[in-house]
Amino acid sequence: MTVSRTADPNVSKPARAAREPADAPEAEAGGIRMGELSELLGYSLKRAQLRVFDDFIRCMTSLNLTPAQFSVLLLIDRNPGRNQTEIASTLGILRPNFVAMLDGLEGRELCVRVRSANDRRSHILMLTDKGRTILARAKKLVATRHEARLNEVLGPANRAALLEMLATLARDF
Amino acid sequence: MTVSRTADPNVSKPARAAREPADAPEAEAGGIRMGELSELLGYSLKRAQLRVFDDFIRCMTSLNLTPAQFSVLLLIDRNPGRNQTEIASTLGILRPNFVAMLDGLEGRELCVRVRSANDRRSHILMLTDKGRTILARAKKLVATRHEARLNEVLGPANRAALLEMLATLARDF
DNA sequence: TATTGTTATACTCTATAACTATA
DNA sequence: TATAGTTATAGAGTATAACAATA
Repeated sequence: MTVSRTADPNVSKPARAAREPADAPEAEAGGIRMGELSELLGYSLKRAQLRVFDDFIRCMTSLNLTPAQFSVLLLIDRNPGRNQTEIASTLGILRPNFVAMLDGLEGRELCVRVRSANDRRSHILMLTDKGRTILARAKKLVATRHEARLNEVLGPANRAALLEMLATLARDF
Repeated sequence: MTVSRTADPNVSKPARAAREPADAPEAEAGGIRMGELSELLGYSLKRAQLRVFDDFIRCMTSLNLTPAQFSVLLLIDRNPGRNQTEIASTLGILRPNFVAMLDGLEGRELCVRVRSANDRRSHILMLTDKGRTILARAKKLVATRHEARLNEVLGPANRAALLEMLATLARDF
């Protein structure tokens, strides 16, 4: 295998990127240069998403709800009378994968599947009283712990601007 | 199982959220109300991240590089002489999972593992000539297709603001 | 023939324990 | 004893094909 580069950093270091002036040293993490990675939107997007989800899960430990479960409960509550296909596809969940997810929520008695009278193939989804109670508590935790902390770190104006740009990406990109 | 809510949307619809004035109708997706999901940063973060990664992969089809593989090649190139643990941990990849990833890159002759002379336990990572060629082409594709399109959709100023907020979240949140 | 929910299955990511060879 | 790379493994998440019931 051909390896023309030597192990000497001074010999093998690539030329500094044009957009990195000499007085603005390149971003590092633990002494390792991040290179163009600091400018790659997808990379920061992924890292930020993992952090935010971790915090969400931490805020929800008492209720034991994942982000996906929370979004499903929210959508069922807001859209009574919808079936599995409609709720799943809205969230980008494939129908086969939605089955186990609903089994879990129904097993915890947070929601129920009811055969539709109109179309006996489909299952109408609705929250149980317990499901509505949990959802209400979850919303409160999200607002007072999770989103409140995001507001602290970003500031309200930045938070709103960020949300709109992310929505733009999800919609138009 | 107790289900107090009826199937009638008018009866069971929850009160409109306080922050949604009557003249700003709630966001919908295919006729389904998104509820508080439109205001949940983590949700938009995830959807945006999936879109951006999909586009990245599409732009890279000719080189067959995933975002993770691209970031590994970039970091190896920028940090000659580093071992697997250092590169992997910088990217948030667990050492056991980094093995198969490197097997793939080394199998394609894009990089090599070399036993360190100082510490014969560790493998120094470096790109091959082929690896450097592929990386250069990948960078060009990312800049001219992927990031260029992000710039179109967001505008340069917004793109920069978004990147900084995401970096803030990844760092301080 | 088409659609809903479902099963089976597979592939990727991620996470942990434990082994080996070195230190 | 501690660390680097590795193996094995298990769990999520995601993807497709195909089946039964129903339209």
